[in-house]
Amino acid sequence: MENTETQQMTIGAVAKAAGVGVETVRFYQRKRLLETPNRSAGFRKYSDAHVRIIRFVKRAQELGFTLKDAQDLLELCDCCRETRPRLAEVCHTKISEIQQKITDLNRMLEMLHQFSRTCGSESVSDSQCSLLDCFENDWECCDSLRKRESNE
Amino acid sequence: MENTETQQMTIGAVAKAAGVGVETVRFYQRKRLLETPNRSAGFRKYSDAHVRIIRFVKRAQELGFTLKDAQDLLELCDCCRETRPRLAEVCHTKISEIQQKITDLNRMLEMLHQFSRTCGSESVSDSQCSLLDCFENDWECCDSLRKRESNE
DNA sequence: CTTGACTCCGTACCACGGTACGGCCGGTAT
DNA sequence: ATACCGGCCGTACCGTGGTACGGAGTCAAG
Repeated sequence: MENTETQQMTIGAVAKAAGVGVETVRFYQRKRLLETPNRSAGFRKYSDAHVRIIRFVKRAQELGFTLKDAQDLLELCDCCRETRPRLAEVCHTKISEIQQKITDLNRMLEMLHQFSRTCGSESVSDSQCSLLDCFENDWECCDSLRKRESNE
Repeated sequence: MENTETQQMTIGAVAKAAGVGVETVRFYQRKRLLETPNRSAGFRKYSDAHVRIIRFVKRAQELGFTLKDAQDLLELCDCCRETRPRLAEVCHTKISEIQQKITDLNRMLEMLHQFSRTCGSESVSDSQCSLLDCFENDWECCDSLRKRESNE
């Protein structure tokens, strides 16, 4: 068996494979994100499964989830194969959160586009345009600037 | 003048108006997110402008920006009215960041949708579907599940 | 069988974004 | 005049997500 070796990674190896530091792996273990690994002569022994979990956590973080969120998602994984009581519920909560974020970010994006197009031009040097206005008035500022643009 | 009163809010009033705590206002002042307000008899005096800035910061935070990011965005506002040297550059950096976030969140969303659709159904009770698989194989898992779905 | 790289553990420390505390003072109401 | 509410300040503390340290044990190569 060639891949038995990958089933016997040390903490250093698993950290490297997952792209994190050794201390982070220990930290995740303390936080119960990573189940307590088997040991051999006192040394933690890891498998590919651990690498996947760590990568998953880091990815989830990049997407704006906390470690607690990542833990919840990992528990979802488990219940998928066994019982899955609140699965759909939890999923849909997350989905709503993400959808809201996307909506907000899209508005922010549009605002910044408008902002960079208009505030750099001389025609609006006296305008009231500011990010604050945009935020406050439900992007009325952007609407009016857009109209002004299309009328040019 | 009726609205002179709103130009003379105390720290408690401005905090309430912006939906944060008094300590948060002081904290933002220390962090230079809020310019040091005028005083009257030692008491900080705030105007609506301060409320708007605080609200802006909280909103930006909700969208995943740090306080430093918010500060950058607020500086963008200022340079709009005066000189604007690196404005376009800064804007486009932010725009790229936001676009990347949106892309990632959309993938996450699709994944969660697939997950909740498939893992709750009996037809895939033996499937390998898990969030970890989805994350790892660039959503191949979701693709194959989607195919299976459309062939039903 | 020594040397060096790696691991063990607990504990301390870090940045971020606040939140709380406590002693003092000013403004206003009764 | 006295009470009380709110403001002032510095400092301490909190949770989150790690990162660093130091003294000891272990393993594998030379």
